[in-house]
Amino acid sequence: MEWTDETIARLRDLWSQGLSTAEIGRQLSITKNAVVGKAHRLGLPPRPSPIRNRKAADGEAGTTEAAPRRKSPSKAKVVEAAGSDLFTDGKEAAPAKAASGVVEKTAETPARKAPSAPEAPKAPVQPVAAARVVSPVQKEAVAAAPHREAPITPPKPEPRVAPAPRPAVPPRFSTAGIDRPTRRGPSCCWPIGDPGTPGFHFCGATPLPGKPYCAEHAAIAYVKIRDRRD
DNA sequence: CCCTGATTCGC
DNA sequence: GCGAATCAGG
Repeated sequence: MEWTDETIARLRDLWSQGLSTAEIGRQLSITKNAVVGKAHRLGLPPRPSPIRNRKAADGEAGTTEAAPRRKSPSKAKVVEAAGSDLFTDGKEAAPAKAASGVVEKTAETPARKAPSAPEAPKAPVQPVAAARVVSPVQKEAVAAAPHREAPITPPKPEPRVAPAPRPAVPPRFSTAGIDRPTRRGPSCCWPIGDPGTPGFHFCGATPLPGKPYCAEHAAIAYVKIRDRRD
């Protein structure tokens, strides 16, 4: 697997979106193991694992017998017999550089799930007069993208308590005429740069309807998923 | 069984 | 550094 800057960016993005490792792997056409392995090396924030924390458990208890960590899948472990304990220690300091992490959560991270979810596109702004016709270009882009994003197995619905307290008392002010470029409204969340670095930001362009990315990045994001049916 | 993510370790 | 093999919980 060639981890280009872009594939890594996509991995980070998908990972931060909460997609399962297997799902990410499918989208990147790699195995989930590759995804997990790379994610670890990148120091991406671990997600709640279904299994218990092994490290916490084996903290000590060592004492007498070394816990049979591996079952010697095939060969290997020869070292175990001979090496005894010369490398049982050495370095344990975790990188911990990921602390700054906080991958995203910048200002506004549109809660989106898998790019699959049809997700009714909420009216972005006021329907001033913006019928928001999809330009041919956009349509083309969408059509071109094979994005068969039918959720094979939705990871987790994760109920989002839509707070959106839009009670009565609508704005009496005629907000109709004004835009809010800097505030609300969907924006392309394609990551630019590395999270944690000063220059990091999201694309911010107007995304395709129902998509987290703008036309430009959606084309990149969905370009290689054409047949994940194996 | 399926799913999930984590870890180890040969390459 | 990479990822298959493996482990392990739901």
